[in-house]
Amino acid sequence: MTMETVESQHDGSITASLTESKSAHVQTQTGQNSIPALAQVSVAGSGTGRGSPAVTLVQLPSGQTIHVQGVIQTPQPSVIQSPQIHTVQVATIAETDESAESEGVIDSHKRREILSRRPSYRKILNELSSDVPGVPKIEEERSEEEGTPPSIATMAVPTSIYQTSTGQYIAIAQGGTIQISNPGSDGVQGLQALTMTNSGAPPPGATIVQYAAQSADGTQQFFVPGSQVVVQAATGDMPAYQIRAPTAALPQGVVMAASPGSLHSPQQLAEEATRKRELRLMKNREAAKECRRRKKEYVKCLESRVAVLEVQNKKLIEELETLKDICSPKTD
DNA sequence: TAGTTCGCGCGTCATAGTAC
DNA sequence: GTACTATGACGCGCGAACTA
Repeated sequence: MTMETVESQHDGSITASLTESKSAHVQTQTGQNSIPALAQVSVAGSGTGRGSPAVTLVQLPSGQTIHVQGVIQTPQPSVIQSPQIHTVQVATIAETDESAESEGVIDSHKRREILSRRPSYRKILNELSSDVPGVPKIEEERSEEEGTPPSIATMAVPTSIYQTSTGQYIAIAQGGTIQISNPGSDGVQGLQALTMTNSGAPPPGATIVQYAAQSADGTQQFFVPGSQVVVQAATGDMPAYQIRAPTAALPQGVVMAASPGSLHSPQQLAEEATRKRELRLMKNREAAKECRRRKKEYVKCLESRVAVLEVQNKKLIEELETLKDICSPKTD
């Protein structure tokens, strides 16, 4: 995986290099992991800058210090780095706050500004995956191009959005596509695209649309006469929706939402605002789920990276020990 | 067995960043 | 400039583990 080159210098220092130089700096946590406490490793501050070779001072138990130059090369923008930077920023803020408290002044706005540096898990992980082969990329949001909406965010621009009594949203797009978003469902199942079929014998003026339910319950039929009203029949496990003329008699308990194109009264405006808010909350709900999923993936990636780097670190320390035995003159 | 603690996931809000 | 997205923060509920 990595090619390591170690050279013994005349002055006793050892120069080592890795041909795969994507590794981030790792400081051995002696005693906290499985790495034996062979040596105490400290990284010289002058060598940690971007682009400059790192100089590692390895202090041996005998008190001898070995300069290891470039064992781990230039810091790369890996997944390890960004959170560290973030942590440092937070720590800096904490110190700043201490000093500020001593003065009685805390600039909360400035603190928020600095704290607001947020990592994009997808970007970071994809950067890592481009650096290190084998690390899976987080899927890009391709659903918009591929037309398979994973969430309401990819919904086609609807001409009308209706809300049912159970909180479900039905969007009728210009092409006749009907999308149903169930706030209680999860992710991909939250939005279901419908296609017009015009088959069978619909009621006069109505078009039967069907969609294949993901729960393998079969299909459901929707009557779309081009009117303003969507009716959900609350009967049993399988919901049924009807779009009727507003004047049609509605089943008891059915709640309707007005078409956005016909808002006049303040009450209708308020309903529209409520509908928009519900839609926004639903989108954000899905976004939060997705964000948490990405974050978990990111953390998993970090953990595996740490495991790899620990093994690498252990290997290097063992190699240093071997070289120390070779290089140090035998006194007896 | 009831009460407590802990970890996890979820929903919501606020807001920086981005797209249009 | 506005709408939308991504994400940190917060509070809440739930189930598992623990304890008296």
